[in-house]
Amino acid sequence: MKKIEFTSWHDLTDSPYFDEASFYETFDGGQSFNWKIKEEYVEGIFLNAIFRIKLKRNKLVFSIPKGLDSKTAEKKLSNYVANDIDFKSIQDQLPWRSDPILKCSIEAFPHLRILRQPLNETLFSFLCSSSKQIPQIKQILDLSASRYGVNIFSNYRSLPTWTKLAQLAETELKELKLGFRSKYIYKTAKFINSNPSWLNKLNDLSLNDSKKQLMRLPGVGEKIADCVALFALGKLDAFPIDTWIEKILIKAYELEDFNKNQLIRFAQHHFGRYAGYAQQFLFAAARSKVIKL
DNA sequence: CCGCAGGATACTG
DNA sequence: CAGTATCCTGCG
Repeated sequence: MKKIEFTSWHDLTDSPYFDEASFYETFDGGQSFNWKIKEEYVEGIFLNAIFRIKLKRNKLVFSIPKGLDSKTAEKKLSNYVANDIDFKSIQDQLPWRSDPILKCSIEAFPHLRILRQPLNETLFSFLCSSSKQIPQIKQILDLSASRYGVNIFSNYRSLPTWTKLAQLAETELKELKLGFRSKYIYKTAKFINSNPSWLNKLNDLSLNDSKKQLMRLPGVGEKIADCVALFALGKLDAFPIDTWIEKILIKAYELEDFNKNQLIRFAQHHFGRYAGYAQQFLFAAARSKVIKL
């Protein structure tokens, strides 16, 4: 195994601005399981490319394996961090003026953003995520990549493709510590494989229609459908309700008598077209104990 | 609305 | 150090 060498640090053109807390919450919060946290940088693979990323004077700088085209890599990264969105305007359109809980959440992570993650990888990751905590999810994904992933460079492997997954036996999936999720992955892989254009068509649908489609898959309930819609389909009005968010709404927003559907409807009315961003701010704030529950 | 699924992690005795 | 509770979400 040849030792891999990385380039020196490149500035990312038009990089978003990050403070330290927002940077780590963006790359290692609830939205992505892709990044390994090292002393000096975070390292991860997406779209068949390997990246090291860190902050330099509040902007992103990146390094890739030597010998690869840094312009191509830079384009991928720019899109991944959504450097073209008007982040300030999105933030300003959230109802923080009338919502002190949201206001203090945003103040704690003022530059937290939502990444644009590849659809196939995001669907796989979140199918693996149900009833698991983040370190365990990362472990499953690591194991899946090292066994069945695409060899990118040296010993770096990306997550397995759906085509590859469709070729695996259910017993082989079980060995990835997927537990009862192996059945979901197995059936979903077969479905995607026999409906090759199905995944990409999701991009053209509204939030509700894309969720309906996603929830046809075994193992995809409303929460996971919302995550995929928000993190991979760019539906910024999606509002995934996990146990943290549920706790926040019930306790901090005092919505004791609301059921799941009523909570989602409340969130979409109250937070509006960028409800997904509100969700990320609240989630980060609750986990870091900025909001007390 | 409840209980199960499963593997790690955090407690208890 | 063995045993037990807890976490977490789709599904029947």
